[in-house]
Amino acid sequence: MSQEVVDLNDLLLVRRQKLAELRELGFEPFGYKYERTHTAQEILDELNQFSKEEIESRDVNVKIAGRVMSKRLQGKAGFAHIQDVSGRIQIYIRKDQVTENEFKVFDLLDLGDIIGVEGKVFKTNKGETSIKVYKLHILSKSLYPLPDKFHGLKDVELRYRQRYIDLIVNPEVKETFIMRSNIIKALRKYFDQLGFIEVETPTMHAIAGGASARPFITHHNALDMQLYMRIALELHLKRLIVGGMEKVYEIGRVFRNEGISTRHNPEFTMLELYEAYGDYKSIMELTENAIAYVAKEVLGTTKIEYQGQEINLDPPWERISMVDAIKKYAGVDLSGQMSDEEARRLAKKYNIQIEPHMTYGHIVNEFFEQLVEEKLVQPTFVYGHPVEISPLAKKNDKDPRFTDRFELFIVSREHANAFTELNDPIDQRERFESQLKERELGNDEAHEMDEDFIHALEIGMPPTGGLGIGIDRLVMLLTNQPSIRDVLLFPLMRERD
RNA sequence: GAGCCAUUAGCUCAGUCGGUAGAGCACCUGACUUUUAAUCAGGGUGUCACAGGUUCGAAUCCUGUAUGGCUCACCA
Repeated sequence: MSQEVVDLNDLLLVRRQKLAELRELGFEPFGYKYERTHTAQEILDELNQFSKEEIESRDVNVKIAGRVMSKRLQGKAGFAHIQDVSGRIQIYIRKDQVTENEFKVFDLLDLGDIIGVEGKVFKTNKGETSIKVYKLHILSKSLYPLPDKFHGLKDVELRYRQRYIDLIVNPEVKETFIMRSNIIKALRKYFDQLGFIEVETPTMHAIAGGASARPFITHHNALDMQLYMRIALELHLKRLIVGGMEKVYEIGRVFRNEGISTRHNPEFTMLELYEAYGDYKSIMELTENAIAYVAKEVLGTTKIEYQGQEINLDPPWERISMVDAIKKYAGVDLSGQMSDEEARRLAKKYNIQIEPHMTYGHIVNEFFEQLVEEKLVQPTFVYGHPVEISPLAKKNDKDPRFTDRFELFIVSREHANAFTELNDPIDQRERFESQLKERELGNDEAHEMDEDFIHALEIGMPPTGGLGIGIDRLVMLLTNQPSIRDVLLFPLMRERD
């Protein structure tokens, strides 16, 4: 907001005039530290159960602070509701029980002002536990009106751009973000108690590896060095497995320079976890148990509803191989040996869109993504991904066209990706090399060569199971939010004048 | 990046066939010492997203632009 007072409309001018009046009355409208004895909810929890008379006889004096959300002045007395982090409580002020100036301050209060009040808890004739004010402090004057007190703020653009207002007037928004915090806490608790070590690895990488995605590019001035914002946590965490840390995880932001949708934000939070001496099957069990644990911890149940669909998170979850899933849901059998040409012909027959660099494995994946994914509503582990799309996963020992990898689908969305980690440095180098060939054929998201990572594998990595969980999508699922923007406090928006 | 839709007061929304802007909350003035969507009496506070065009006349019709939403593409 500019300082051009001449540009302000009446609503804003009035508040600035009140600001001056408060100062004339000897009140500093932007106050200092205020020691509270209670939050609003603490008072209600403690005393709501008692009758008017019982509360009166208990003679409880409290100090609370918060934002004025409603105000009803009636001549020589008045009511207001004060909102703090815990909720709301009503205050009642009488002209004969505070100083003349304090009552004037109440008269001057606007919705949105932040005040501190000191007083005695009582119950009104209508039965609402309230505070009779003996002392009133203004802690922060609000110079801009809040949205409508009943309809709240509905304009989604304003809600995302000015989340601070959204949080004030739409209580369920705060609930969602408290749940988000609880979900992450529960995940930490679960993995910590299994002996995993939480680590932090760099977010700026010289090589953007560990996933197929376009990175953000940045630059370090002193080293005159091009850097990428990380697109995954994977390669550093596996270096830690080489280093003998054995069970590690990281919860961190990753950045992908790609489209924005209800399921994609350019920066999002991943949990990646690696367990030495495990494999994709042990990770499957870990994954279903972890998510079921979190659901119980946060929601108290594993039976949830997402956008009208009943979802049962009780383990064990369905397990099906990718080619079996294609057979089951699309009626196409791709399991037998076949040439790239045969696969292409099948793709054409079933109207599967493919690109020039694609071989058998890519085409299997396209069949899956275009025909099967949307049908996987209940939690389903799809395993056995083609080697072409899994450059960091170990090949299956029976059928080297596929890897020991799985993705977890719930409500038709990928929620996790995991595999038995490739620990053969020679195979890893060959995989990187074929990724480089794909890059030449036009796949600009193909993986880059990472010599130091191969060197780490040369030192020797134990057989390892690894997991990645998209935290934002998990939060969407468990909080029943339709858009990723509803689980990100500040989703990316286009810049505006 | 493409398609569809939206943008009117601080907020939530009406606005008919193209005829000169309207309601609730908020706000302002006054009354009111247990109200609670307080009530009562009075007051409309506006770059109709922006820029053009058509027309005697545009919030309304047309074109373009901006921002947002949804779907699709890319991806997780």
